[in-house]
Amino acid sequence: MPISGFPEWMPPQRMIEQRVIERIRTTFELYGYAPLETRSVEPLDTLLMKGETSKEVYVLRRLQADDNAKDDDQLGLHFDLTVPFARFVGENAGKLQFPFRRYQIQKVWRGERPQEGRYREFLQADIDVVNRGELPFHYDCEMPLVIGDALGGLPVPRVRIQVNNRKVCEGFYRGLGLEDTAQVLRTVDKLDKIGPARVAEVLIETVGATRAQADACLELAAISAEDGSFVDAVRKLGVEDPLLDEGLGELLRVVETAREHAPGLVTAELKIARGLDYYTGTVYETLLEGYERFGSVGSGGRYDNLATSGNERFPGVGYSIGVSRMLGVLFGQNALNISRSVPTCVLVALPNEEQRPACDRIAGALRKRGIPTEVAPTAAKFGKQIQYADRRGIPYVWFPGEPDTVKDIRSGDQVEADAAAWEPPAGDLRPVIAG
RNA sequence: GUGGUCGUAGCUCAGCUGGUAGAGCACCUGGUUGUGGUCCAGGGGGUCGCGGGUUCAAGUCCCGUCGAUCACCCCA
Repeated sequence: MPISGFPEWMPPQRMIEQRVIERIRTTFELYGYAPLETRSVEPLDTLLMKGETSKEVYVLRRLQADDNAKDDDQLGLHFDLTVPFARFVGENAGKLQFPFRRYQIQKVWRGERPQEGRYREFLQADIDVVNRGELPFHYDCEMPLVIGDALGGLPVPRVRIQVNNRKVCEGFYRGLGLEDTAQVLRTVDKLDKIGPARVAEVLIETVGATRAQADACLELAAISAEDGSFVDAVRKLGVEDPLLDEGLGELLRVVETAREHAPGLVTAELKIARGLDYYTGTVYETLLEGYERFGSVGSGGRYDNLATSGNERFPGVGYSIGVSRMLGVLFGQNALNISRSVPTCVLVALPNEEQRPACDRIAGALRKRGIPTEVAPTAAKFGKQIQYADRRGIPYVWFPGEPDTVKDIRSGDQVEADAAAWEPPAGDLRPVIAG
């Protein structure tokens, strides 16, 4: 029986997932991020920053646990890879070279109600850069480029990265005279769901905004641009605040950098507030074109206060791809296909059991040259053996004989072949994924 | 975690106001005496998600539970 929120995919889906992971991993390494894996479990107080209880964390309990044992060292499964990483950095700061760039591709767990593309156990692919003291801002500009590169090389829909900067929002709200900027942010974030009229109402009710202040917040949220024009649009609203200026400058750098290196990838979207609460500046959100209704398939941002060691600070910026969500959504819409359901490229037909050793030798010769090969399970009629290959999408059936022949069962073409020399076309060697 | 909708064969679904299960596709066998996909004939397969209740009788009604999905919450 399935368990809600813990998906188990079939081999074709898993092959696609592995290929996606491979692409993401090689791209991360191409940019110099070093591999890291942290334990699945963290002390509860590491996971729950300063008394936070809203996070749906799975807690670990031993079957033989003593009921009256102290529970101040409770363990929980991590719900993202950034918090454990921050802990790791603080703990190993002495052994690391800064700025430290690393990637992690691991499962995370959240006890939320599952839906399509929302699971309780899912895979994240995460990059972060942290530094000791101050982290130069150009790393904020690099993040979207890496993600765009990783996902752009996959047969998935076009990726759009929406960027904002919390300093812009906070500065703007403060310049406007609104003090509870966090609450304003949370409310404005619901814009797409509840609409501008309702957002204005809520702002007036919960943070004591005036009609004019609420309208100004909505005007800010409406700003969206693929170039630096958003700066003027914000300035036109006439709000003055040093933090706002700082945020605008940063956001501009991200947008301009992306415009040069990956045109069309990044949009400044001033209504974006999403993501974990530890973000202090840049925030990113990732949408798949045509799949916007399924929400973000990746997000990240700048965190200046997450990792510490003694009185040292380790500010960082990171990005996380929700691999399971992205694939779950695409699988659900049948938007990804793979050319066969097994890795096998060649099935060696078996004329009779006596010839199995000879067939094993043929398979061995092919495998030695990197061609995925299996020998037929039984010496059934050749028609059945071809059918065995056909059902799995295996493109070639090898017939031992004098001489050996190999048949492309898609075209029916059958030619003489030597197991020590024959090569399939490069496109047939591994299963092909199409979007 | 809260609320709504849904759950019949591997898949897509039918089953009227309750009368103890069906189709198409898929699968297996044979026609086809060892090179598939077509065609023809035959065949196997379902504790109607699971558990309880109402009833002479439940796939059909009620409750619970599990799963899927949607909204909220949260977020990948």
